[in-house]
Parts: sequence; C-alpha cells; structure tokens
Amino acid sequence: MLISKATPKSERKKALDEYILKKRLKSTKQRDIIFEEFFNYPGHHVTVEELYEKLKKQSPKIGYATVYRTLKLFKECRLAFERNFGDGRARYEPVKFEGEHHDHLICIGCGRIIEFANSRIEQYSREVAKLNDFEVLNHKLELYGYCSSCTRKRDK
Amino acid sequence: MLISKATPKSERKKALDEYILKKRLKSTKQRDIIFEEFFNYPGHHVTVEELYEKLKKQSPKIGYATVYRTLKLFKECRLAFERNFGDGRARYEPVKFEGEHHDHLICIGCGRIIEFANSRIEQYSREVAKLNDFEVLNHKLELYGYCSSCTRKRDK
DNA sequence: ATTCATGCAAAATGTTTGCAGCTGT
DNA sequence: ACAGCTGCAAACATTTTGCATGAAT
Repeated sequence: MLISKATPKSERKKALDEYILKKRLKSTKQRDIIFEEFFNYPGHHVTVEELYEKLKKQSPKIGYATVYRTLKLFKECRLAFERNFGDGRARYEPVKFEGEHHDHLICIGCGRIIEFANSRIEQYSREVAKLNDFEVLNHKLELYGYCSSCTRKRDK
Repeated sequence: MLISKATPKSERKKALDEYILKKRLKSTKQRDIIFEEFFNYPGHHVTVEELYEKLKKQSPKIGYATVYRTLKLFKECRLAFERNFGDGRARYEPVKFEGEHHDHLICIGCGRIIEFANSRIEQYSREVAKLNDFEVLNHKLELYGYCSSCTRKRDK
C-alpha cells in the first residue's frame, strides 16, 4: 500500500489517529510527543537510543519501553520503517511516500554515487507485490557499474 | 563485491584458502565443515541457529561461537553476505556472482524472503545508465513490505 | 468503570568475548 | 614452539515482558 501522495505531517497524524481509533487504542501524551519528535527529526535512520535521549530532554520521565512500543505502533500502521545494518541496533525512518524514493547508481571504479529518481520502479514493484500477495512499502534499487570517466580510463 | 564470473564452489574454496593464507590464519576441520554446509545449503538466508543445528547433526561438538566466528570470516573475505530484517537475528547467504539474480521481496514482519527474477529492471537500468553515461554491470533490487500473513495478523 | 498505556525493573534474546586446552603450521 | 582456533561459559547489548500504577475512553 503505497500512499498515493506526498504527505505532510498532518496526514501522518491523521493516519495514526485513524489507526488508534480502529484498533481501540488510546491517544496519549507520550505518543504525541514521540510522534512529533520522530517526524520532525531531520536525521533519518534514528536508533531508539538517539530518539530516547532526545525525548528525555523534554520529558525526563519517559521510559525506554514506551519508545520501543510506540515505534512498534508506528511500524504497525505503516508510518515507520525499520532498517538494520550490521551494528546490532535497529534504525527507524518515516516511511517514504511515492515520489520520495532514492535510487542509486554506484560506480565500482571510483565509488561515485549518483542518485536518481524514478517512477517506473514503483509501478513494477506494485506488480511484483500483487503477484506475490505482498504489501510493498519501500524499495531499494542499486545499479552497479562504471561511470564514464572510469570507463575511459580503462579503455585507454 | 562483484566477481566477474559464475563461480562454482571450488572457486569459493580457493578464494577462502587464499584469504587464509594471506592473513596467516589456519585451515581447520571446523572451517571446512562449515564451508561445506554453508555453500551446499539449499535454503539461502540462513540464520546462525539454523546452520548450527544442521552442523551439530554431523559434528555434535561444534560450538555456537565457532559458527559465528566462521561466518564472520566468510564475510571478511567477501564470500558471505549478512542481512538483517526486523526479526532480530542475522541471516547469511553466499555472495551472488554476476548472472545470478538478486532481487528480493522481503517481509519486514516475519523475515520471509521471496526471490524473484525479473527482466524489465534490466531494460530500465540500461536506460538510466545511458542517461547518466554509466556502464551498468549489475543491480540489486529489494522490495520491503509485509507478506499476506503478516498483514492479516495486523488486521485482526 | 473499564481498558489500555506507562515506567520501572527483570527477563529474554542474539551476539561477542575471555580463557584454558587443542590444533595447524 | 608458536600462533591461531575451538568449545564452553560468562558477559554483553538490545529488545521484550510482567506488573503495579496512572490515564484515556
């Protein structure tokens, strides 16, 4: 379920509120605070610890477990996405909406990385998802090869 | 990370032996056993636990730590690749060589991975490459989301 | 009033490390 | 003989859970 438009924070808030309503959960101060911090946080790929430390500054009584539980909630309602690199702790980022994707062209000669946007991958991923009965939230596409200057260098 | 030819197991063994020699490490029975099991293992994306259980059947004395340490070694010499999904444990797979496709549908709910082949990405990447004056050799596409059973679980 | 959420601490999980003895070079 | 490896258990780090209290519906 890709969300169909670039979506400001208020849209996300609405999505969260709807989810809370549907599931008969409760709106709480903590959830609001964490919501604000998480979706305003400029650096993406936040660890729980980082988020917790930030939150504690304004709300010293907040508990670690609450941060975990709230991020889990965000995950459930598809507002947050969890990534894991090799370092043992999870990182969270706001789910990207259609049009915000980052795809990479990576030069294995010199390491140069070019970002490019694309729309067709999205359509493609929708098809693959449908075929496999998946709900796709995000994708990562990396093309590996040689940039023009590395190719030139080699061909000399 | 891209190796230029389809490479049978013996090639990988050679690569491992070379690495061991270069780094003045040692060949051991355990490393051989783990090597065999890991590269013969048909199900990819093995967890350490799964691998350990399999190994214990033939070599009951083998230790958990050895499996961890050996997989780390395989990682170092670029024969294995570590993936992390949301389920808290790392999964390992043999590094793929050129021509062996590498596209994944990854369930961030339960860690299930579906590999799929595709042809259109290739055409697409050719176009992007041309536009950016790149020579593309390989690509990696990962679609993240929820499989049907995880979606069902949530919607209950 | 009921049900859910919170904060704390304890428990659980996955992974790493220290060490004594063993193995490969 | 030396350096590195193994298996075990203990240590470690992150995440989850149980529970009594508090807050939202």
